[in-house]
Amino acid sequence: MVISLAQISDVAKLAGVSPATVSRVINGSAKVSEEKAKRVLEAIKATGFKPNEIARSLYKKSSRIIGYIVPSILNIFLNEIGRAIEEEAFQHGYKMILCNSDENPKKEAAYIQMLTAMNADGIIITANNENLDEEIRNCPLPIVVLDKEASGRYTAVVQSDNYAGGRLATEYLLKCGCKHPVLMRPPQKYSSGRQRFLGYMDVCKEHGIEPLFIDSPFNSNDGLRCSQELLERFPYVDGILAVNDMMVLSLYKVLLMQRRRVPDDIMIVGYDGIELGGLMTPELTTILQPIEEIGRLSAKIIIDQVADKTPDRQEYILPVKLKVRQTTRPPAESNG
Amino acid sequence: MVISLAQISDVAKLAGVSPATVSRVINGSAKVSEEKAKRVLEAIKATGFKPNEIARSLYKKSSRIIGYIVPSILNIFLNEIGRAIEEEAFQHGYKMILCNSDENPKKEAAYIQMLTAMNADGIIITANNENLDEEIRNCPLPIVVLDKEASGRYTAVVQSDNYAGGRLATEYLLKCGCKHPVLMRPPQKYSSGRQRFLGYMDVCKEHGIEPLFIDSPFNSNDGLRCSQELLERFPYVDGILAVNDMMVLSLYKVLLMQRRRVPDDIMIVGYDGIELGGLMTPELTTILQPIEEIGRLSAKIIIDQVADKTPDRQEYILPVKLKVRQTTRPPAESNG
DNA sequence: CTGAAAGCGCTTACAG
DNA sequence: CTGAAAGCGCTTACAG
Repeated sequence: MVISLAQISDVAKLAGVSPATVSRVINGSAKVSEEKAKRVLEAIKATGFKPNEIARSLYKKSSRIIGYIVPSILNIFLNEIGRAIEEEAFQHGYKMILCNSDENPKKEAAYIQMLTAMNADGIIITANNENLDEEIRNCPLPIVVLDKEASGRYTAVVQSDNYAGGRLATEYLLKCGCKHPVLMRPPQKYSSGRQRFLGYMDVCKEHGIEPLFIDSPFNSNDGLRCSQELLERFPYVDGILAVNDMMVLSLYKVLLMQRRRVPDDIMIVGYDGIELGGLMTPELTTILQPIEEIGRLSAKIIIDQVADKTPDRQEYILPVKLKVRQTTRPPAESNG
Repeated sequence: MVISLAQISDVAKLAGVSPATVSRVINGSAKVSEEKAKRVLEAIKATGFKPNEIARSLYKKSSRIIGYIVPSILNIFLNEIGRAIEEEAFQHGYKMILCNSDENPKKEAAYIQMLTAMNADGIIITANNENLDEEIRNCPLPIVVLDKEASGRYTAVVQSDNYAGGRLATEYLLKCGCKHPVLMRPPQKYSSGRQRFLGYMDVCKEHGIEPLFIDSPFNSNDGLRCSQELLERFPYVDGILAVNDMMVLSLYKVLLMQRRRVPDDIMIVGYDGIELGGLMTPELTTILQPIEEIGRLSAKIIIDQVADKTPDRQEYILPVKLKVRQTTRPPAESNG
C-alpha cells in the first residue's frame, strides 16, 4: 500500500500560484504577498504537503543531518555520547542518524559513502581502523573524530584527557593505600589507550612502584578470561584500574568466585562514567569522561562548519574527573 | 575544505561516451559493448566517481535504507534488536540508520518525516505514544511496529509471545518453590505489558496463589525506588518477576542492602535476555525474547515489501524461552 | 548497443 | 511581488 503524497505542484494549483511561490512561502526565502501566502498555507494544510527532502537537498547540498558512526551499537559509552550529539543537533534543527559499522571496515566505508551521498552535513566517527583513510580522504564532508588516534584528513578531533585520566586513577588508588595497583591496559593501537598507559606508568615511576598490567580489550566478551588472568598473574593485587566501566561486571564475577572483597581486599577504579556504574553493587568509583560535552562539542563543530565557521582548533582535549563511589576506600586520616 | 566530487558527466567525458552509458554500466541495467564498458570502468576508477545517491533515489524512489526509530538510544534490548536488523539489512544490500526519538513525540515525527523524505524503504519503530497516529498515517512507507500495541496503519507487527513469557516465568518460580512471587508489572498502556500481566494472573489463579504486583516502568531510572517499594509492600516476598533484565541491577542493590540472598531468600526471573544478564553476579535467570529473530524478521518484511511481496500475515508472535541461570534454584526432586 | 531528451521534485537566479 | 525557466545529478523510456 503506497500513499501518494502531495507535491509542490498540487499545492500551487490549489492555491492558484506557481510552484516557485509555494517554495518561497515554505522557505521564507523571499517576500510573498500576504494574500497569496495565506492561500498557499491553506493549500499546504489541505493537501498535507511535506516537501521532499531528497529533491530539496539535491539542490541545497545540505540535508541537516549529522551522521554518527560507531563500531558497535552495543557500546553504552558511545551511545551516551550519541544521545548528547542528538540533543545538540536537534536544538539546531539537525537530525542525527546513528550508523553501526559493527567493526566491519566494509560497513564503515558503506556508511561513509551513504552519508556523503545523502548530503549529510558532517560525520562524527570513532574510526578504529587504519584502512579507512581512503574513504575519509574521499569524503567531502566535515569529519569529527572521537576518542581515537586521528589519521589522515579530519576537521577536528574531540577526546578527553586520557593521560590525566590514567594519572588520576592511579594516584587515587595509591592515596587509598594500594601497594600493587594493576592496570587493565587498553589496546595500544589507540592513542587514548597509549595515553592512559603513559599516565599510569608515570605515576608508578614517581612513586617508585612497580608497574603491573595485562592487555585488555574494550569489549567485555573476553572479560571473564581477562579478569581471571589478571588475578592469576598478580595474585597479590590490591587495586585494579579497569579498562572501562563495563568490564567491571566481569571483574566482580571473578572476584566474588575467589572470595575477594571489594573494596576491602581489592579496590577498583573504572573508566568512562557510564550510568551503569552507579547501578552496580558496589557502586563503581570511576574516571568520568565529559560524555555530554564530547557529544555536544562534536555536533557543534559540524554545525558551525556548515556556517563556514572553522573550529578554533583541530584538537580538543576535554578534562576528566574522578567520581568516588564504593569500590575504593579513602585513607582514614583523610577525615582529619 | 570541500572536496569536489566527480560526476557522471566527468566520467562520460573521460570515457568518451554519454552519461546514459555510464549509468548503464554502473547499474547493469542494459547491455553495453565490452569495449565501452571497459573504458567506463577505467574512467570511474580514475575519477573516483561515486554516484550521488540523492540524485539517484530522487528518480528511483528507493534509497536502500531502513530506518529504525527507538525511544531511547540507551535501551540495550532495543539496541540488540537493532544489531540484528542491521545484519539482515546489510546482507541484502540495505543499510540501517538508527534514530533516537528520546521519547519526544516531536522528534519521533521529525524522524518519520526525514525517513519519508529521504525515500527510505521502510521504518521499524517501537512507537510508544498514541499521538503518532497521524504521522504514521501520512507516511507512505512500509512500517513494522515492534513490541508495542500497534495502532493505526502499519505493514506488520512483530513481537514475542508476552503472555507465554509471563506464564513461563511465573510457573518456573512456583516450580522452584516460591509461595509469594511478586510481579514488577510492566506499564499497562502497552499490549506487551498487559499480556505479561495476564500470563502472571492466569498462572496464579490456576495455582490458587494470591497475585502480588507493583507497577514498574521499563526505564531503570526509578529502579531503586521501585525495588524498595516492592520489598516494603511485600516483605514476605520470595520470588520476583522483574520488569526487565536491566531493572535487576537495582534489585540486587536493594536486596544486598537488606541482606536478602539471591536465590536463597528470594529468587529472580528477568525479562528480555540481553547479554548483560549473563554478566551479572549472580547470573540472571530470565525469559529470552528471540531478539535476533525479531530484528531479522522485521528487516526481512520491509525488504520483501520493496519487492512487492506482502508479508504472510500482519501479526507475528514469536516464541520465548526460559533461560535458567543462577538467580533461581530448581527443586531438589527435579534431580531424580 | 547508444545517445539525446525528458523527468524525479524541489529551489533560485532571471526577468518583469 | 511573481512566474517561466533552468538546474541539482542521476535514470530510463524513446528512437535509432
